[in-house]
Amino acid sequence: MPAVRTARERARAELTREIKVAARRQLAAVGADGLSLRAVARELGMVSSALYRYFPSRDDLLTALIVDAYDALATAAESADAPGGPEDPRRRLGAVCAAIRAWSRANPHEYALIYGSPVPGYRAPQITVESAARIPMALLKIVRDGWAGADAGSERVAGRRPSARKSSQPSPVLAAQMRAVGDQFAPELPAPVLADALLAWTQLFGLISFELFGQLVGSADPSDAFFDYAVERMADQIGLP
Amino acid sequence: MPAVRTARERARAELTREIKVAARRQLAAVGADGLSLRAVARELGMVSSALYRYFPSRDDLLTALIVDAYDALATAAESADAPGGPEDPRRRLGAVCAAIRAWSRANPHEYALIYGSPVPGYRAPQITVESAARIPMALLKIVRDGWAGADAGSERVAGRRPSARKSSQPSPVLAAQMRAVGDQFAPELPAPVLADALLAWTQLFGLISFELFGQLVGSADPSDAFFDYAVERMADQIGLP
DNA sequence: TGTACATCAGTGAACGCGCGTTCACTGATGTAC
DNA sequence: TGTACATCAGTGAACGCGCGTTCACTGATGTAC
Repeated sequence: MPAVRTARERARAELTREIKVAARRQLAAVGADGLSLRAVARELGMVSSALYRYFPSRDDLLTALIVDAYDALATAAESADAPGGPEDPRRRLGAVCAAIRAWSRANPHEYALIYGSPVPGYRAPQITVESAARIPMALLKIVRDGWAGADAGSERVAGRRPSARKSSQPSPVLAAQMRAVGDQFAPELPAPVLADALLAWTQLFGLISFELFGQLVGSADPSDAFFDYAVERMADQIGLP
Repeated sequence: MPAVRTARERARAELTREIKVAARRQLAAVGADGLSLRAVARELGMVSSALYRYFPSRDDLLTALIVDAYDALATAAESADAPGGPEDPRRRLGAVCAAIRAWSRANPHEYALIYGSPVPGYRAPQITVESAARIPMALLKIVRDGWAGADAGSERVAGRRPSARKSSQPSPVLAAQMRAVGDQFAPELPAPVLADALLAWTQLFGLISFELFGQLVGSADPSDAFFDYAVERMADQIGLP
């Protein structure tokens, strides 16, 4: 492989990008199930069969869009928590959640592609999973830092900081599941904290889905204030300082 | 209109039902976007144009399915909270949430139809809204009863029962939105309780969506224990006794 | 009760459309010697 | 540096498919007198 890419390679990379851009545009217009190779080719002024030089099938194009969407959202989330930003865990959580929501509102069809109903007949290959995982990881990072920070200077009660005292505890089954996840990504966090973090994650996307899909019309609509409140409550629940 | 329905009327009602049954079956097989009038007609041994005597268009059939799905889910939820069942608000909440989850798992495509990404090109008419509203209402009923029960024999602190004391309060904007909703459906509930109830609603469906759409694979999977914990935490957050 | 007419359900053919994918091809770009 | 060959990108036609919807029609069911 030469150090300098040939004209062919550059052209191929660029066209691959352009195809995805056109496909995203079409996605925004007609949704995932309406996405058609022929329409994408049309937009690019190519013949539909030419796309098969770049993506072996419609499903592969869809997979590429899914990975891109997860990555774009994850990047948005991670950027919101970059060094130089707020250090207070609650503020960091607020910034990351706001970034996730902003991306979702700006790209509703891409959001639906990754967090809406699965496209019928399409099964997400493994490759999408690691991109998908970046998002909960961004949240978990804040929880870990918050936990470490609060740890210094306050005693724990049954694996939970006193300010977040609560009545409900995970069942043994859930605790084991949380430990299995925690051992990989956050060994120092007790199971209840992991469970509450996971809960916050589902809460966040539940809320965004409801907002985007119209379920909040007539109650918390517009949803900005409700969203801010939800984030505060997540922080309460997790026990962020 | 005669007291006894004519044969024609009975046949029409029955066929309308059968069309919806067949359409639901197709929905389960291929999803909402793959649902086709022709396939439904085929399954019923009719010619496709015959369906137009019953539903003026594919979208009208879809609307009927949506309304039916909301109603079926709402009925499941309401039945789980019938007289004779548990009276403890936490138990009632658990029963209703479990019923909602069970229906969703049993009817994933119908669930996706109403809580997944909106079908592209389809706009839900107003008629779906009141069926949709029955579900949060079933939850709200429990919160009201819980609030009324706890009220007797414990003083409030800033509109919130002491056992649910928390740091975060709704902003003025959110409080006003909650009051607007509360004035209609639960005038006695303070804004923070309404906000937490709404939050529990989004939490519940966020969790079910994540479970059904595969986001929990690899963490809280199977999700039963996590679900039970989530319901307990909702009750904590709302401040149910 | 019987007849004449109106209403309705279901048929079958057709319109016009778009789709994913395959395939043999031409011409341009890259590579080995 | 120049030539011969291999690789690749894009074309254009075609295959086979399914879709929603319309329309004139036939025959059965319902209604008014």
